[in-house]
Amino acid sequence: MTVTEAATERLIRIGEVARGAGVSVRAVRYYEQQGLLVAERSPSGQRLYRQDAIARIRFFQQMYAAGLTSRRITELLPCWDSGHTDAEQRAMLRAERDRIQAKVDELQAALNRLDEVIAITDTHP
Amino acid sequence: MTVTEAATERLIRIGEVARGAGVSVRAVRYYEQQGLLVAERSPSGQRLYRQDAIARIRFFQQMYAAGLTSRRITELLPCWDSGHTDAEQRAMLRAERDRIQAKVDELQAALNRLDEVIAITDTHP
DNA sequence: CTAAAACCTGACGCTGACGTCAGAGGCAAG
DNA sequence: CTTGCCTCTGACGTCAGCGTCAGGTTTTAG
Repeated sequence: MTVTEAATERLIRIGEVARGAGVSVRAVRYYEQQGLLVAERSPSGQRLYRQDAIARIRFFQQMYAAGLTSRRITELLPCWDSGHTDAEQRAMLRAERDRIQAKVDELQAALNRLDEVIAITDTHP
Repeated sequence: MTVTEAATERLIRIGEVARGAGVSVRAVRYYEQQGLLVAERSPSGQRLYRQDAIARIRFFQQMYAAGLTSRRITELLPCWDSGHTDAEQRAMLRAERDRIQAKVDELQAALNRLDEVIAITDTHP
């Protein structure tokens, strides 16, 4: 890909982004409002996104699913975009990691209790 | 333990239950309101609980942590209390189990992405 | 007996990631 | 041209598990 091609990369509108990422149009606007996603604007004011916006939104969804807030994600986005962190960010990364790991353990425990009941009630129809 | 002792089991008030289970008094009242927890009443109207109420609440917390709603828990409580289930309950048990398992997988994926960044940024201080 | 601590019943508030509705403009096709 | 779909900006609604405040009764400690 040449520099010229990169400069003329095809931009897509919000509907295509939303469908591509499997979220609602409302959600995409919300991400922008939270400072997660920046969009260019067409002369008439419509949002225009680059292709990688879809991957970014998928990443947001993954972090949301892991229990991170929009605020936390904005604070940690530079770690992904620049590959560099300061001490505060490293502390946040560790804290989130530990919280998620604890959550996994909780879920596993709950899973075991459900499986016990399933096993018992399946043998006693 | 004799039958007479069982009949005169020491009942505890809501504050002791809450402290024992590590939740707020408000939370315990909420569980009753949702139909999760029944309490006797003293002549003056105060709630009186048996000791096992604490274990029940710990169980509720575990299910909440696993993403079950109060409604779902009430629907599945008979499975624990009676050890018996009908077809609908078995379907719910399986659905919840699968949902939790999927959630675990999501969290593991997020965990891996965080660990990648932690590993990279720790080697690039 | 009295003061503090604990309990009661409403009932409104909070949080976060959106859903949803209103009213208005933009854009390719027939 | 106009039909129909897409997009825009507010702004209020939702849900669930409580937090919190108000105003009053009850139990306990000294």
